[in-house]
Amino acid sequence: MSFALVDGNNFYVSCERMFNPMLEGKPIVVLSNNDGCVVARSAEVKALGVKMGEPWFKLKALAKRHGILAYSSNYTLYADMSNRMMRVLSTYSPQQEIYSIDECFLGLDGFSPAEFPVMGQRMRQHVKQWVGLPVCVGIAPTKTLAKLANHCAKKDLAGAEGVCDFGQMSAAELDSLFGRIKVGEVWGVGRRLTERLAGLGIVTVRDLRDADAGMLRREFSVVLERTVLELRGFSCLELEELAPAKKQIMSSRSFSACIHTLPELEEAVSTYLARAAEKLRRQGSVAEAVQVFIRTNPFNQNHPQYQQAITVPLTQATSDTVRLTRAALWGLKRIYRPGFAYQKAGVMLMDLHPDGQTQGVLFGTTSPGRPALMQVMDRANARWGRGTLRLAVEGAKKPWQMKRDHMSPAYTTRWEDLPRVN
DNA sequence: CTATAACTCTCAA
DNA sequence: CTAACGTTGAGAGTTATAG
Repeated sequence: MSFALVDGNNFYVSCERMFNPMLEGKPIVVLSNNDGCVVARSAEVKALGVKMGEPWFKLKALAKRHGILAYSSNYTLYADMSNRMMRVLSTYSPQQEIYSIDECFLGLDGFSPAEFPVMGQRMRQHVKQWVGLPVCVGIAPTKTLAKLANHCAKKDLAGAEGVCDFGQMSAAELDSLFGRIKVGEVWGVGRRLTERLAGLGIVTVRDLRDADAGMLRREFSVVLERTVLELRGFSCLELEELAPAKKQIMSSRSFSACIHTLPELEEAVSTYLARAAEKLRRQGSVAEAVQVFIRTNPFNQNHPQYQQAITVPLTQATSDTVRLTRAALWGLKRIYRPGFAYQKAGVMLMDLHPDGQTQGVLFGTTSPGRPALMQVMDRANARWGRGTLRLAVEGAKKPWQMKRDHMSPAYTTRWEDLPRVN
């Protein structure tokens, strides 16, 4: 078995450029929700030393100096571009795992290994021409190695023209290559593990690959042992073609500015809950508990800090927005304390089960919920936009809604946003 | 003491 | 002018609790 990992280059930045070619060659960043942090950087911005996750306000001076352009996250656009990219790539293999918005694994079973590099080139060319996005391709006998090969393709460390196939390289070549890559680049090795591994003298990918797997299992975890085996070419991770239903569903946001009162928090919490419940119904599940949390801004040490969460169990599992909202607002009232500047709130739907496979109630009445009403709401909101039909508690003006000061048009999903040529 | 629940930590995009 | 720092989900391992 071999895998290809296809990953978009600076995906969000590339989406913005696709519809605004003037941005080509310019330093661009895309910001997280609320225009808070940098989540995508063009090559020009990376060259300036801007780190992933950097708060935007800290970069204002540098940005002005170098003319860095910032865009608010336009997920409607990115999701649509992602779908197009995935559809094109799906034609290259009967087995595809969509791993995230900008990357997918393809199973290469049954194809001739000698053809892999050519296939990779065709994928790149095809996605570029049909969708307008640049991608890189990594190919190897395990998923972990395919991720690493993709990294090499992106950094031009091995392979050529954005495609790297470890299968085309000799053991000696791989040895020397792995000796030059930091262990932190390996899938599953994050900041903490990098630190701890360094303590054992494990610094490069090669060090990790050649380390004692049993010792790593004892000292760290079974996960790291699997990673080591994968680096040696022993496949431990399978392709997951159909995504399993979520076990929890979360919706949370930071506010554009801090809010103080219970009614405002109620608006926010019920808005987030409506969104979570939509997702819940979409996957055909019901929830047995709702968690609500609120918190002040942990970065602002001048203000008094408070954060609290509560889990509200439901007597009967449901996907009814009305009942879920009632539970969430009940919980919110319990944890709310006046006198704090709240920066963020959220809800989590927990103990999810497929609808129709849940425990009935022994005492009390089993009300059927409102499946028909929910269906109408979901359809109306899908057709005319989120929040077209909503509960009154969500409020009308929503002044706390997140900041998006640098939003590009939804070029591919809103007629009004289509650029006009006169 | 064991089994499970609850919680913490880490990682990823 | 000032203040301003994301969201969602999973799994493993550890600790608390119930019986």
